[in-house]
Amino acid sequence: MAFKVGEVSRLTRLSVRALHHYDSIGLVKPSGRSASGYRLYTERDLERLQEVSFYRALELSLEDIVRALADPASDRRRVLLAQRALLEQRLEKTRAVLALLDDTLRAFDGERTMTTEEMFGAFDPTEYEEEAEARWGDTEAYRISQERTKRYGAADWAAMKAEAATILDDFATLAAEEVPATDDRAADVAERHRLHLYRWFYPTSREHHAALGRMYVADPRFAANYDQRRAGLAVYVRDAILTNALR
Amino acid sequence: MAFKVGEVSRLTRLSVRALHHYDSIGLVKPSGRSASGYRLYTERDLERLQEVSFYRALELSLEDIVRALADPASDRRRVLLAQRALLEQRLEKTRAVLALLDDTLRAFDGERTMTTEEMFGAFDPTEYEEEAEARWGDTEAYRISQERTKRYGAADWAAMKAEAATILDDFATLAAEEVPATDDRAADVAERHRLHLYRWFYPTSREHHAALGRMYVADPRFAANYDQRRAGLAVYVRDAILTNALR
DNA sequence: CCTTGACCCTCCCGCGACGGGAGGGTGCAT
DNA sequence: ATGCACCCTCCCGTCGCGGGAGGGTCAAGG
Repeated sequence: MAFKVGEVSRLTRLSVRALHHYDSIGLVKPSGRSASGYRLYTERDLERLQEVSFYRALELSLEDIVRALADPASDRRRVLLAQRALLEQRLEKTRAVLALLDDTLRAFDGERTMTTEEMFGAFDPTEYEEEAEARWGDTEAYRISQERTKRYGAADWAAMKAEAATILDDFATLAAEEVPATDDRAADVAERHRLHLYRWFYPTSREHHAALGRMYVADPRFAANYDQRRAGLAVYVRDAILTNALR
Repeated sequence: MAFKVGEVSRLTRLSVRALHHYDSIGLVKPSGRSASGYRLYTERDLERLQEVSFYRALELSLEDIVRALADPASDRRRVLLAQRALLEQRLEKTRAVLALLDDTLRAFDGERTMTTEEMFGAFDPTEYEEEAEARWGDTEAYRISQERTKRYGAADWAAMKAEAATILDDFATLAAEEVPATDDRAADVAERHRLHLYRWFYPTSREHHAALGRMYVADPRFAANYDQRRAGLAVYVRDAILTNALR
């Protein structure tokens, strides 16, 4: 009925050291201790450890797992969606780095030397610098964004753009399938969009996100960018963002 | 001619702290110091920092960058190939985790609860355990392999299989294009195969790899596995491996 | 000549999720 | 009584810096 660490380790395939760690941070504390101080796990503890293993397989941080297990479904969903955004970002970034790496290897095979342009790619992230500054220069969000983006390399920008394209695609697909912008699925994509901004640029609150949504329609250049992808998409995106902000 | 850390930071977009760090580990040491102890970087130092930035964009570890910069082309290629293997592995793994995550989210949306089988997938990695042990049980390589694989989860196995499939694909494609197994491109894929084994199972030397290559032909079950993908592929793979081992 | 402010220096702690080891106690079989 | 497998609690190390404390340096302005 009560298992010692070694037994638990064999049953769960978690290392004894990991069990110690989970105990010390309060993620999974054994229900009891023997007279001599041995950790004693009950079957309920084992179930919790199984759940932890599962969430670890999704590469959630231990902190997130604590949150996810703390209260039922409601919060769990949010944590998983956030994790999805993180993983998708990593996927795009890895793809971009691999592409850069392959270019480099090709240059080696061809015995040529690399130029600076080859090294850093054609995209010039400072292109819109002046404009953005004039518009948002004195906002806090802009400062944070500047702070972060100045450390991005070519691969980061490529990854960011790829991810943005994916999200735009998903909006366009939903719109094409005539899923209303007030549907949960549209709001889910809007949430991914928010997290995308959150991670790549600055902490974007739902309110701030809603303000951005309005601007996508109000500013003709943003609107044109969306609408050339599909007619009415700017309005669709705005509404999905509003739906997400209010749910 | 001589730049202080702040200037270098602005020129290279590396943080001052990073410059200190590179100095302290000996990656990029400034050519001089001022009387008062200020780091003074020459233009040659700046060039080296550019190279470091570039390799960092490929996500090489600082240690690998030291190696890559230490001696010219010969070693650089090896480092890049190893990095390619690592990134590809991460790509596959991330894809697998994302798939698992999406399954989980779908289960949430459908309001169903997850079964253990859904959680851990259909693949049973212990399927071949007895056989493998009978064959290689007393080898050092097998022990290390056991040590490592017992910590793998469903997503790892899926990622490993996906990566193996990619490599097999590349062999098949080269064979289909009648690229000789002695070609550098075939040997490159063989090297990726070796690194695949190296990372997922145990440190595989080129000699050991060559032995495995011979076995792929000698053992009818291995051979059949390759040849059902494409006739003569087992021999092709073996020869590519031998080419790689000898170059 | 002195102060101010921007810059520079050298430690040193912290992150995340443990791995690994030292130094020492426990529990059961021989 | 001894051996051996198992358990415990610290504590250091990983990787690439971020951030801060505590203190020196340098040119400009009062």
